[in-house]
Amino acid sequence: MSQRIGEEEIYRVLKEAIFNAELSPGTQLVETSLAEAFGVSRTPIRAVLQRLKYESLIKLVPNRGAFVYCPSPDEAEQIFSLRTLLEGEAARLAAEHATPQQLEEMETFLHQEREYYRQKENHKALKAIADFHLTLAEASHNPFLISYLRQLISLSHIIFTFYDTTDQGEPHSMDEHGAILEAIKNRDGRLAAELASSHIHEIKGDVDFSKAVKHSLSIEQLVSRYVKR
Amino acid sequence: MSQRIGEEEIYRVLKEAIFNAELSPGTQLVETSLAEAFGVSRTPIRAVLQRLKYESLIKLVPNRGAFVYCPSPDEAEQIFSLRTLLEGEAARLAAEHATPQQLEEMETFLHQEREYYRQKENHKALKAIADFHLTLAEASHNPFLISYLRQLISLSHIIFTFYDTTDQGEPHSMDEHGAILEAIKNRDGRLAAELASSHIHEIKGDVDFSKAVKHSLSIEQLVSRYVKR
DNA sequence: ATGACTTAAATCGTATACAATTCTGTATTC
DNA sequence: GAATACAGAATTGTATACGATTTAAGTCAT
Repeated sequence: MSQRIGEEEIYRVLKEAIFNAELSPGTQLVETSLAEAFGVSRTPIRAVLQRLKYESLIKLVPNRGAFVYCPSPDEAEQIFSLRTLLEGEAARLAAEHATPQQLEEMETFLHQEREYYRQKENHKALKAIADFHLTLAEASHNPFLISYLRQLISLSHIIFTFYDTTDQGEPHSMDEHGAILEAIKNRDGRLAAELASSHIHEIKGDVDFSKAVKHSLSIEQLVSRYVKR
Repeated sequence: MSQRIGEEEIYRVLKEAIFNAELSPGTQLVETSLAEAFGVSRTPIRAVLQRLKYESLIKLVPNRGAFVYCPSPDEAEQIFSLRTLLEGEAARLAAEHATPQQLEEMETFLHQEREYYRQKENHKALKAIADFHLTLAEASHNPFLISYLRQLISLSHIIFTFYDTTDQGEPHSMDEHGAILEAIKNRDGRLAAELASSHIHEIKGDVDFSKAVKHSLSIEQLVSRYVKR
């Protein structure tokens, strides 16, 4: 018999779905439907939706509903700008405070990335990259920096799948990740910060914000398309 | 007759109370008590508590309850470190994007700060300073940077009242605020960033993290104090 | 045909009742 | 006397019912 699902689990599942674009940007999330789907009441669903709202993974419109986050080119630009700044700082701190376990984890994700790219499993490679950057953030041991970067990395991942970049298979990213990890291992904070910062700046250049795929339009966009006639 | 209070209002009141240390760090917030006090059910209270949790103004322990945020010296140090970084960036962007209205607001808060210090109303002066920095953040026009700085500024304010600094009446802060505003008005991003960054760094030095007042210790702190004998 | 008004459906917002969990004080046992 | 087990109280977690708001459709008069 199926065990009753908890709030934490619901959060995890929903977040994962948004992360992997199984719920494409703009999709409406109806409380009653989700409640039925998970076999719970609306109460825990509402709690989860609020949480997702705070992480900007959904947009919550009063008396209207919840909609999956739909990044605009402007926001994407701002997200990567901030990441450039914060990830540099995280790398600097990581060089000081990273534990052996964290270094090992980053190494593992680096290998995963290499392997998945070799197998042309670009989507899985993207996930490994996100995990690499997340561990790097955690290695800073600054809980606020970690939570901010966690949000920015999540949104970046959505942007990557939204403005689909999986085809162009960035060859430089692996080397850059390796160099960053190397600098951290050598406890060279200055270099690590420099590399990490410019790495994100590179990535930003790879995304073509004009070409969005899997486009489920937002309410506002739909309205503005039809209102002018 | 008293109008029924809304979720937004509850949030505002509670946040203000924590902000002004009317609810001192560590205090437990019981849902039923709050519900009675505000004359609503527990449902909107729970929503507000989640929101406060997300902003780190309270700590939410499952099946236990909500407790007002209690900053440790370590966290305080990390908060100011991040602010040093983010507020520099915000100043740089503000120099590019600040609207005339925002410049005017900052000017107003600067005058308020001066006036309140002259009247020895140190607590109100602190509030004016927070408002100044908040407007500076908003002038960056990067929504993520704004939300991060809003959190850090709130927590800084709590830290200021917790590690009470109102007596030493920082004389340099007003001049520095003025210089920052001047640089932004002259659209000199580089200088504004430099000034803002070092300003926060200065502030950090003013706080004596060893002398906490109104101290309700956390369980962990109590244990570690007695366990080593 | 077009515009304003009415009505109905869908959805979120709130209140209340009940279940599950955690803590506390007390009794019982060794 | 100390440790354990248990019962009660307090608190949070969840489910359900009802109310408020918004959206959209449909009707009618112009």
